[in-house]
Amino acid sequence: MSSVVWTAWRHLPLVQEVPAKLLQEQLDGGQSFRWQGLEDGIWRGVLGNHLIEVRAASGGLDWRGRQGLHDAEPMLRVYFDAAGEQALAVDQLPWRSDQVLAAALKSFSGLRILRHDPHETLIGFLCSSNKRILQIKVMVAALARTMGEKIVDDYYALPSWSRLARATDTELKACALGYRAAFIRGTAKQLEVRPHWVDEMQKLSTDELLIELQALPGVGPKVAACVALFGFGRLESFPVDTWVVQALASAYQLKGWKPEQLAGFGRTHFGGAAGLAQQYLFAAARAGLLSAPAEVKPRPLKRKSKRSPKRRG
DNA sequence: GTCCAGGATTCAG
DNA sequence: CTGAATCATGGA
Repeated sequence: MSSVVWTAWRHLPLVQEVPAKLLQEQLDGGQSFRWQGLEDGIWRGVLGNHLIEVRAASGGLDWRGRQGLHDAEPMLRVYFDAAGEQALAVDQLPWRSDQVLAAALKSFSGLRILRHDPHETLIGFLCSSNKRILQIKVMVAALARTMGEKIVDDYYALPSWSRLARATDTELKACALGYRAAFIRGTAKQLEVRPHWVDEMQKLSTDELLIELQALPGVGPKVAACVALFGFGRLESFPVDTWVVQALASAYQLKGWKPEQLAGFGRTHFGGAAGLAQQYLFAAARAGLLSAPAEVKPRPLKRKSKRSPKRRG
C-alpha cells in the first residue's frame, strides 16, 4: 500500500554509538512525539517536512529519506548530536558524588537531548498536560493529519501557527485535544504574527527564555522548561514533571517538595547540564530503576526558606 | 465506575 | 501569597 520510494540507506557516524535500546529511549521516551517504531529496529518519523527512517548501526546510525530528498545529513547530525558535544556535558554532571545519577548514567549511557524544532516542541508539549506520551503522539498526529500539509501516504507535516490560529472548533475537536485546544489556538494566535519568534527567543538567556515562554497560553513552568530543553537546546533547563517529582522524592529523599523547589534543587545540584541529568533520571524512573529508595544515601540537603521575588524589568 | 496521565489555570482562603 | 478545584479525553 505504501507509495514511499526510499533512498538507499546511508551511514551517519556518531562519536558515541547509540544501541537499538537507547535509540528507542531517545525517539520514544518523551522528547519527541513524531517517531513510530517499525519492525527490524527501524524508526520512521517526520522532521519538518521530511519523512525519515533511522536504525541503529555499528559506529552510528543508518538513515534514509524519500527518493529525491535533498541531503538531510547536516540536519540529522545536529539532531542526533553526531559530534558528541553532550558527552562533555554529561561528564560535567556530579556523577562522581551522586550514586543515583551515576547509576542512571550507566543504565542509559549515551542518552542525548535531541535537538528538535522549537515549533514542533511547543506544539507537542502544549498537548502534554495531564496526558501520557502515547496519547500526546496521537494528538500531535491528529493535528498534522487534520491541518498539516501532506508529505506522502498518511504522513503530514505539522500545521503552521497561522493555520492553527484559524482552526475551527470542529477541526480541533477532531484532534481530541480536550481543554488543550484553547492552549493551541491561543498560542497560535500570538505566534502567527511573530515570524521571527525563534530567532528572538534564541537571543535570550535561559531565564529570560523561560519567562517569555510562560507568557504563552498553556505554557507553565514545566512545559516552558521542556521547550527550552528540547526545542532550544538549553541543557541547563530542568523540567519537573510527575516522574521527576517521584524520582527526586524517592532517590534523593525530597518527599513533599513542591515542583518549584525541586527545580531549584535540580539546577543547583546538577548545574549547567541539569536538563541532561533530568532526562537520565526521567528514563531511569520510567524504567522502574529508582523505586528502591532504601539503598540510596544522598548527602544532607538544606531547604532554602528564602522566597524569590517575581519581578521583571 | 474509578483513577490517572512529561500540567496549566482559576478560584478560595 | 498558597493550596485545592477544575479542566477534556482516553486507557488501564
